[in-house]
Amino acid sequence: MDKQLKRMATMQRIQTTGLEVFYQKGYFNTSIDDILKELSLSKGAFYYHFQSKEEYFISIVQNLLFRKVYSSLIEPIEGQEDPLDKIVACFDDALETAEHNFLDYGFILSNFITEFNGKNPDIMNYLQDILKVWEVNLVTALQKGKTDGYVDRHVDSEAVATYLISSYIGIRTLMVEGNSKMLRYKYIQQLRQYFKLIEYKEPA
Amino acid sequence: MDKQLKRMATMQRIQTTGLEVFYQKGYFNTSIDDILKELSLSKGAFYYHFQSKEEYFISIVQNLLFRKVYSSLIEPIEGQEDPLDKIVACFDDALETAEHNFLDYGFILSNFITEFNGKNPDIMNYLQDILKVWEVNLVTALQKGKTDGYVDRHVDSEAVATYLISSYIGIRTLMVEGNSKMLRYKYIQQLRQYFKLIEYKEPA
DNA sequence: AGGGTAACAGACTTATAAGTCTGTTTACCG
DNA sequence: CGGTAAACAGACTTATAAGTCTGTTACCCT
Repeated sequence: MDKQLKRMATMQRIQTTGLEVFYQKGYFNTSIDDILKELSLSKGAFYYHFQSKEEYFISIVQNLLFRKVYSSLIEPIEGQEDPLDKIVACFDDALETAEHNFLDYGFILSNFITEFNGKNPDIMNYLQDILKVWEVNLVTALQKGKTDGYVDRHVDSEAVATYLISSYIGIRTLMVEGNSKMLRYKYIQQLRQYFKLIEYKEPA
Repeated sequence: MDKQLKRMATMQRIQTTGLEVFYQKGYFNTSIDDILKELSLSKGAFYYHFQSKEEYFISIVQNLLFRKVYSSLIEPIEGQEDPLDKIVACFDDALETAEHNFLDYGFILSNFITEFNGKNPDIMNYLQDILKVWEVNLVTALQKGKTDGYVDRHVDSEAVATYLISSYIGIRTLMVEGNSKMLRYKYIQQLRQYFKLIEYKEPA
């Protein structure tokens, strides 16, 4: 029983550093040896736990990445209050994380989607699934915002969700160049402006 | 004299297919042999014209990519008319190109930025430079829009430009999953909404 | 305690990719 | 027409990376 736990712990260790290295260097540019060096682990150990580089990566996506995206970008938006406020706060949080060079899982996700696009349909599906969950939950939050009187009933929730995700992915791509603090500020500023358009207005 | 022309023609041929293959498969996942197979050319020919894979790629970025981004995303926005209209039209054009699986150079640029981020600062600089030119010209267009009475004087042109580029990059990332037609429609729709915020309003 | 298996170490195999080098073709020029 | 150099062909070298295999250590169970 304890063995199972030990096993899981080791696998998680390998997955955690794997995600970091894959993110930093890219999947195709990262060798298993790169990761093992980081872990001070041997090939034998690795291939004892995982069948191949691909199966290993998929396990990282499903176990680590999915959970992290969920907890950092999806869960915080659920709730009873104004969804627009929550979205701004959540995005701002995520960008602050990015600004301090910590792992921003939404960005990692979009990076991998870019990297695997047209190359590995199998892996792409797993990645797209995460994106779908994100989108669906945003739509749900916006729809709920309508019934709760926070969001204008005329807005196209799906279009807004798409616009939100795309702008987020985009701003993170731009933030790699350096002055991320300014970019974050400007982005959140524009996001607030945009939300003024879709928020519920008291009928005059 | 004619030799020079021949030489340039061959180099351009190699660069053109190189850009396509690098875009499709990614830089690190593409071998020189992949490109040469596509061209039915030999290693000897390639290394006669280019010093290395890296130098070759940089030449593609500077010669091909830069020009293409300029002609497709920057030049069309210059002019005397309403910059907001032009931006919408230009973005819509570019997304239509993407929808039909033709090369969308703005997207290619952002793909490479994602791929080289943290890996090759040298190449990153060349890529970021293109992005800078794009941004600067958007800002210029918006500022001119203010003096010409198309854009509200209170808007932060730089913030808007950042927001535009980021949303464009983001929507293209999302479009890889398939239903790009719907995404494009929704995106342009939201973009128009957003522009209503920043356009010049007749003083009441 | 000791047998057995999970967990790991690391040399080895095989494939692929960047870059080199020598030889061959093509085209221009006197 | 023949010499010369540019343009190209393709075998070869070298390095790296995925995956294998055999041997070793650590830990659990009876």
